[in-house]
Order: sequence, then C-alpha cells, then structure tokens
Amino acid sequence: MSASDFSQRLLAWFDRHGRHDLPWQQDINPYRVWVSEIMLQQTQVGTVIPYYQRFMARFPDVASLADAPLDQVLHHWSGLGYYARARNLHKAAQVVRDQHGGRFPEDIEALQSLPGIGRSTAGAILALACGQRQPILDGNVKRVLARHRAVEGWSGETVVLRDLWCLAEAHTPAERVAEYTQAIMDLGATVCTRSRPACGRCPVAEDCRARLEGRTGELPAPRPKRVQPLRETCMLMVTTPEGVLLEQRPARGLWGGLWGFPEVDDEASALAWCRASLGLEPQRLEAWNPFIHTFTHFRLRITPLRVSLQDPAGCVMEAPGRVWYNTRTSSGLGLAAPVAQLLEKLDL
DNA sequence: AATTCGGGGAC
DNA sequence: GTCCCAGAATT
Repeated sequence: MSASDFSQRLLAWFDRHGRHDLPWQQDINPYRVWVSEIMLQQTQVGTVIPYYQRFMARFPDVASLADAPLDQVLHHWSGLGYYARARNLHKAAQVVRDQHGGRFPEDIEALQSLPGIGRSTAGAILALACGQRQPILDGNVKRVLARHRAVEGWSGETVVLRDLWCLAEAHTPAERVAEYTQAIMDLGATVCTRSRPACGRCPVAEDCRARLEGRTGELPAPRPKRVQPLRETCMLMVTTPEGVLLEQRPARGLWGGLWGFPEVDDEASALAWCRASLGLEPQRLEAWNPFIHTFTHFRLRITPLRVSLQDPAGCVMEAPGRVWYNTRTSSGLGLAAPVAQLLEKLDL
C-alpha cells in the first residue's frame, strides 16, 4: 500500500467526516494558525476554544500582540498552563515585527528559529496556512502512524521519534497538504483515539497493522511510569481593606511571570516574612485547609495562611513587583490556577 | 538523553 | 485515582 494511497484515503474520509468548523479554520492565515498551534500544544481542543476566541478578540493580528504588554498576554493565558508558551508567543511576535517586517516568515528554518516554534508547529503553520508540503508530528499523528505501521516503543525515545518523523514525511502528500494535515489530526482525535479506537470508521483500517494484529490497545507504547514527588508550600494571603498582596513571580520557571501569593515553607517562616517584607508583626495567622495541586511531574501540597490587617498603617505597601489585588481595581494580571481559586474564596 | 514546564478532559 | 493532550526549551 503506497503512501499516496494512504493520503488519498484520508482525504476522501476528511471530505465527509473531518472537522471543518473549528475557530482557527476560519479566516485562515499564518498568525491565526500559529496562535492555535501554540495553544493546542499539550492541550485539548475543547479546552482551547474559549481561550482562543478571547485571545483573538484582544490580539487580532501579530502587530497587536507584539505591541501589547506581556502582562495582558499572560492574563489571556491564565488557566491554560505552560506559561512559557505565552511568553514565547509574545517574544516571537516582536521578532516578527522587528526582524521580518511584521510578516510571518514562510521558510521552515526561519520559522523554527522563533521562540516556541519547534519542528511540528513550524510544519503545521506552513502546511495549514501556506500550503507547503511539510510534515507534522503531534500526538494524533504519532498515534495514527504508530498503529498503522506498528511502530514499537515510546515516542520519547530518540530512535522511535526519528522513525515516526520518517513515516510522517513519507505520508505527507504534495497536493491538498493543508487538508491532509487537518485530516490526519482529525482522524487521531475522532477515530484513532487513545482508548477504544473506532476502527470500523477508519479509512486506513484495512492495512492497519495494529488492528490486524489486535494490538490497538498496546500501541503506541505508553510513557514509562514514574513516581510523582510531593512538594509542600504555604501561600501567604495578606489582606487589608486595600486588597490582598500579590507578587510577580520570576520570568522563568514554574508559573513564570504570573502573579501569586508570597510563598513560605511554614508558619514560622510566614511570621519572619511579615517582619522582613512588611515591617510588622501579624496579630493572627489563620491556616486554611491544605489542598493538593497536581502538575505533570510532581504534586504540590498547598497550605493557605491568611494574615488580616485591619489597619495597615506603618506597613510597607509599595515595592516593585508587588500589587494589592482587589476584584474592583485589579484585572489583567496573569494568575496561576490555585491562586485564582484562592482569590475566589477570599471574596474581596 | 533526560527533565522541566499546567491544567483539565476522558476514563 | 491514571493517562495524556495539535510539544518545545533547557540542562
């Protein structure tokens, strides 16, 4: 069975059963495809759609994104996770503005040199928005190809990834490449699903090795398990009539560039923090129930500690990277999910 | 080559 | 609860 036959069957299937009404499939241009691809990295379509619509309403083109403050970009990203994506998106928009005359480079190498754009995202932009024959290799394509050709091993291993890229390259057609690219992703998302694939509706089932060998349940191979470490932190919620204290986190690392509560190790450190950073001795420290926040690679046990200051006189209010957050006056800040959660409960 | 980046949907 | 999603950058 030839590669061209594979793409032909996918295209015929796509015409009838593919998705044609996703937001980023309307008014297609490199910018709109780019933003969608970044948001969709490690994030499901259903989660992305409302974020995408808000983001495009506020930043309709690359110029508006490049000219916007990073805080606003992070604000529109709040809750989506992987915040380096938003920082890179903003930075890349400025590179496009300053070094490419405000137009997206249509060259795979130039595209890949932009922050946040790797091989698959560059290929997706050029295939979907420019009609260039470029392969992609996202989670959907990996799953479809690994099953169809019975590729053994986890795609996190270099050799497996190399094999999958070769297959992706070989299967990508010269004609109708944009539709093919959408087709193989749609197939992975709606038919060749991770669990219980609908092989009865698959256009390439007849020569799918995983199906023929009854191995759809074991291909593609899952990533090896690892025990998730448990870390602990206390989030200090200092409230005054003016609002609650938030600090901006360092640009790099976890929740980079977002605003959050000051974090300390324990209650003793909390008292020390108040003395050192606010210049006062808190009368009362109210510990809320701890809760667990789960990340991809560890779990975080968060103990909220509330310090209520009725009269903040004598307190150090102003400092760089510090705001007194209040739902009436503060908005447009990027907040990590558990911080947003706690702010809701504080009900300022 | 292995680790680090979030949050939520699906099961 | 587990797994992983339209991955890329960093070490």
